[in-house]
Amino acid sequence: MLQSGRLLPVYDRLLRHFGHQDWWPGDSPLEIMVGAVLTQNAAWTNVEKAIVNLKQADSLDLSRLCEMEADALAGLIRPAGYFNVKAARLQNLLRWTQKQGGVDGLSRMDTHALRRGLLGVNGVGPETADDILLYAFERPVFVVDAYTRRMLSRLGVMQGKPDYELLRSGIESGLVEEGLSEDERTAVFNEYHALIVMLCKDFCRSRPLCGKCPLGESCSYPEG
DNA sequence: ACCCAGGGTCATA
DNA sequence: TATGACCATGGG
Repeated sequence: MLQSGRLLPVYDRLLRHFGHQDWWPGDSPLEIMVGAVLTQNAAWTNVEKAIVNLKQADSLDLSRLCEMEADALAGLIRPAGYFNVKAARLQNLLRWTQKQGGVDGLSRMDTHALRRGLLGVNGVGPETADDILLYAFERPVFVVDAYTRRMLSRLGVMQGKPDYELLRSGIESGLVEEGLSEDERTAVFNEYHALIVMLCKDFCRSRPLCGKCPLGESCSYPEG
């Protein structure tokens, strides 16, 4: 259950409080794809170190990443954690990308086909796929994560535990009903996810209301 | 020392 | 469908 009419008011308050976030931190679609895998259950500060290593080794390149020995790749991304698993996942994703004609090939696919393809890669789940769709390819897709659930649940905007697809489609169609065009939704989804991450990093860890939360007293703890 | 972080897969019931 | 084990580093 989702009170989709409250999504935009909450968004406006977050934007007013934190300002424009200018996500994703990354210079190219390839870097965003790599970052999306590396950030799986990892702190972004650690992911940055891994990406610096890749750049310094002159290896943030589709062909190089595909051809590199898995162990060598694992060594470079070590600070991101789960380095053996993530080295394999990166190569799964990037070799599949090559087979589709590289990043340009992916950008030519329609959103539904691209999403299906990404989800078919071992190591790419719904959140990683949607990060890539939204931030690397600018598709109108809302990224659901643990923070999103925590925030919506504490605000009472979401009740129960809808699965990933149900929540994502609920939020997306909710903003269609609010009259947003496709480009507007893409921009809002981009900003919204970034703002939720900011909110939960600073205020909503596993603590009760800190008193400084920009969402104020409507936030109830515990829920997520 | 413990907990968590911008998840996902696989085995099991 | 729904848990649980597993992957592993670094910061609080």
